[in-house]
Amino acid sequence: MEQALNDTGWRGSHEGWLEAAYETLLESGVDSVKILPLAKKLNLSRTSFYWFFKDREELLAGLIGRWREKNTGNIIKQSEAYAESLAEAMLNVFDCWLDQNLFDSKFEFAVRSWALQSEEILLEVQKADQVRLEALKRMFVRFGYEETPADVRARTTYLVQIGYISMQSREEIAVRMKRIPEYIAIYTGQIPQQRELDRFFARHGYKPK
Amino acid sequence: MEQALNDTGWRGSHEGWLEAAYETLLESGVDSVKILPLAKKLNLSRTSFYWFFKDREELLAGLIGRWREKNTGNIIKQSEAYAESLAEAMLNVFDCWLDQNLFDSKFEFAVRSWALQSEEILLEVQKADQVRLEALKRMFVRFGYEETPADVRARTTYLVQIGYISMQSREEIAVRMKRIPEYIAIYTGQIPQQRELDRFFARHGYKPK
DNA sequence: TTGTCTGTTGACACATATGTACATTTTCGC
DNA sequence: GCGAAAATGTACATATGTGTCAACAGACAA
Repeated sequence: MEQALNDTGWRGSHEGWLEAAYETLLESGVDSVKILPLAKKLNLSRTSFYWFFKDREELLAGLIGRWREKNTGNIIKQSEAYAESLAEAMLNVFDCWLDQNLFDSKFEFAVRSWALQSEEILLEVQKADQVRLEALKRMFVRFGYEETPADVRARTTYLVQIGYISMQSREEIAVRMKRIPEYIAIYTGQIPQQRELDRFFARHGYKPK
Repeated sequence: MEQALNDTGWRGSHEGWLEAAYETLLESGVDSVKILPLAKKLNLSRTSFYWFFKDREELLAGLIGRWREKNTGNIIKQSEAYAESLAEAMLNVFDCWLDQNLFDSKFEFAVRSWALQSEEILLEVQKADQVRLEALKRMFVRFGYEETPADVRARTTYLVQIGYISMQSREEIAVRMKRIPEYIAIYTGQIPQQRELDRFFARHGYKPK
């Protein structure tokens, strides 16, 4: 029978199964990441899965690895990026919330939901939260805040975003952009400069009118 | 055979199954809400479930009903409660976040995770978010904020809490209380009066030192 | 051309879930 | 005590999932 072949000349691959698992996780949660449906999606026999993975657990471990690498790293990087003012630093962090390449919010939500039914995943998530919050707190401290205020402001910044993700809303980019200056004002207590905003809008390909 | 009996003289009941389902939902998510495990938990025969519920779907519908009644109502009530200042109004809303009777955060999180795999539940959750955000926004407007700032501040308030829930952290009440004044300052832009804080602490049985 | 490595497949054994039909037991009003 | 209703349990049919095994097939190198 004629079949579409990939690089290796074969239809399946480790990456292929992982990618399918990733998509299913984002769409419908861990409990939907099952080998049989995945096989149907890939048009492969269910059992050929076991050539690439020992079992379902190994596949799920692969998903967590993917998440760990992608989401936490970039928040830290952005919070440490060069900035002349706190408002500008904050806008650097906001890059994460608007750029799929820096932070995968659907992935984030799916993993957090997963944590509900797995103590192991819960620990992973809590570790990530801690690391991210500390990075954000350091940013506020860098711009002169005391420990406690810096901590609470870091929390505000981070938790609003986690909350937003958890609303699973599908809003136009313009709607979200309109709120940005106001958010910056609340989080930092200072009004962002127009040129700072313009730079931010520009790098996200948004033209305010 | 000797058996523990309830009010009706029977071991099972509509409420009993629903309660067990509720507990399981909170602990491990919807996918774990299955009749067979529930029966084991209740020490009942699996099939006797069908005397109280048509099928599993009816049970899940019962869970959603419970959630709808409890969580959304109280946020609205608290946001409309009498207050002399915005800070005091904000503290009224904070009652929800600290009082299990006003807002069930575990339940909230479980339902939001459920929304990932059910379009129907997603719509329920989004409707609830909208209603709650509008109530909070009205609160800010009542105290003199313009539309947009009121909206963004309402979002900040609400999303931080949703984010907090989604962190599933288990913190001491004292740790959380210490952040309260700072949160009020960020959300409202004004420092809360000591007597307002004292009143708040008192009604949550917390004694700051 | 003949292995051999890489990957695919169907058959099997098993576990866990749902829902229905029907017989049985318990409780309560009379 | 007796019978109806309320509640429970047993048996069955069915679906969907997991994982193992042994047979099979394409690519490629000796």
